[in-house]
Amino acid sequence: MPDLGNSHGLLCVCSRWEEEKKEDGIKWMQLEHRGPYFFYYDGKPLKLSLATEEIATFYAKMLDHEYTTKEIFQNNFFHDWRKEMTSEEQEIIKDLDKCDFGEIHKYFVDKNEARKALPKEEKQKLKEEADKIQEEYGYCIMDGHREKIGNFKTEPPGLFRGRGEHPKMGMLKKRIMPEDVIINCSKDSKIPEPPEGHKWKEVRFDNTVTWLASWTENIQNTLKYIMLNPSSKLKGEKDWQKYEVARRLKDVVHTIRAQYRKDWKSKEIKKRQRAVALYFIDKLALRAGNEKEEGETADTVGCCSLRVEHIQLHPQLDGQEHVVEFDFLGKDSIRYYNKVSVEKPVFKNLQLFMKNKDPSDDLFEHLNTTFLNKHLQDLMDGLTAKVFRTYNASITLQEQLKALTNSEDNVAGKLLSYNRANRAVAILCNHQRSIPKTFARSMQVLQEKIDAKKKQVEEAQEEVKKAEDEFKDTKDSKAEVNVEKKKKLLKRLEEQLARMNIQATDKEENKQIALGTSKLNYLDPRITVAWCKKFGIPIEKIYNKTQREKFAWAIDMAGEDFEF
DNA sequence: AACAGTACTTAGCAGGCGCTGC
DNA sequence: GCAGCGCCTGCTAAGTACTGTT
Repeated sequence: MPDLGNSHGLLCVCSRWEEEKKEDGIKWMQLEHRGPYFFYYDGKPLKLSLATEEIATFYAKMLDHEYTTKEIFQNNFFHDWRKEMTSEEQEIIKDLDKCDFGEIHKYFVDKNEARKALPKEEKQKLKEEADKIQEEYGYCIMDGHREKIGNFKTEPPGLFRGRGEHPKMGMLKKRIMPEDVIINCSKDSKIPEPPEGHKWKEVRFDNTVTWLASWTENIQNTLKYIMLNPSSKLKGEKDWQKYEVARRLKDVVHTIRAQYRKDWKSKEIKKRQRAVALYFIDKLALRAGNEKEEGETADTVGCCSLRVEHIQLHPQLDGQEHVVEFDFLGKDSIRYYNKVSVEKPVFKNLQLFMKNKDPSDDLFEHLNTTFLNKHLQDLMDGLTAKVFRTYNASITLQEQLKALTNSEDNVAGKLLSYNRANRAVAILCNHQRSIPKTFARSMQVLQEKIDAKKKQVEEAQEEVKKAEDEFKDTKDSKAEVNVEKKKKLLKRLEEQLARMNIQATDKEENKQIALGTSKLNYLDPRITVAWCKKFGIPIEKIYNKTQREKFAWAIDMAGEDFEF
């Protein structure tokens, strides 16, 4: 049984094909299998054609996932699967419920186990092979510099699983062939060779874009790209530029806020809607909310695409006035739920916008992101809706760090402050994660450790007392030394306990919050670099290796007095 | 203004690797 | 030396924003 499901194509898609070039007559160098496995239809074993079998394996591999039980997933899969069947197979296989993928599933589970159980040397060998491919295909030369490529493999075929209630879940994602791939490079460079017997879709020489290769995927009919790693000069400069735009917003944000407050009272309803939306984007860090094609994607919204059903107005709630209750699915179908007290004119406007509308009607029916962004561009060069997220995230980090960091704290304490500042931003941007499966358990383990440590501290306290008493009685220098020794021990234990308590607090506060996204995409790294320098925190405590590579520009340039 | 197409950033998750504590 | 766990990395989906065409 060939492993049809795992074959990634490489950028040049070549390596896999090249790898397989053998001497004349030699078809393979190694072959290991378990004989045929059976696919059962309606209780009877059925031999599938190669293409049909491959798609069956895609489904079989996913059997452990809940989404294979969803009707949309099953229907999409079955529809696409049947399209690839031979006419004989189509005649037989008419009902997914009669398909038994159990044996195929087991085959892959076993195979996975076998791979995990491989001896160390074998694993080492596999790793070396992967490293070799990385070395060969993972880099490009741009303007004389060797730069790391972000993703140099084409995506393997499989079944599409979108996020949330995606109408296309279960559809067949087809294998990318060289004939699908457009190569972009410079004319005078050595143009990558397509695999033997194959041709590229196109080779172009466009130096106004950054991608090295692209193809169109068949699910949404959109382009996918091979681009550089964030550590590259090209990406780094772009990143820097992004934060510079956000910093310029800092200078004009007060004017802009004054402007949208004025526009809340505009005679034009369109302006009012724009002003209220902008208030949300600024205050709540909502995304812009482009229109999406209905039925093509999960039903998610951003600010401009909010519908009446996504907010509830409460003139009074929990002792606050003019409360707007938001409840909608945003990017990646992550729920945004928030109750916010807004300024009175905003509340009045929302009442007006919602009047005589159905729940499914647009809240801002006169507004779209193009119109909003055009306005923002007039207010500041380079300003778009997403800049507000970057700006508010970064300025929040800076303010929170200022407010929370205590220079008397030890490193652990300062790191907790950093994490809390980071967390404030993640909450603002609604960056969530599912609670880790092992959370409750590992929390309990930590708590037990803390309890044990507490006991040790108490014991040490008594030891100190005892030693002191003995010294009082004897005035013996030996006893004096002992007191010091016991005190030292106590201090160490207390510090350990404090560290553990910090850790527990941090963990608890973090269970449903994802810090990574804001750290990587929203927080000007120079703020962090400056903070580290100011408080003598090694940068490695905040940024891991990958992050340090991505933020090399900031680590290079920011001093301890950097201000966002 | 609507629309399609393109290029790029932002996003959460799975799985594996390496570190820590026994 | 090993098991368990947490962090890192790779993966790829899902956004934003802009351009050109009709």
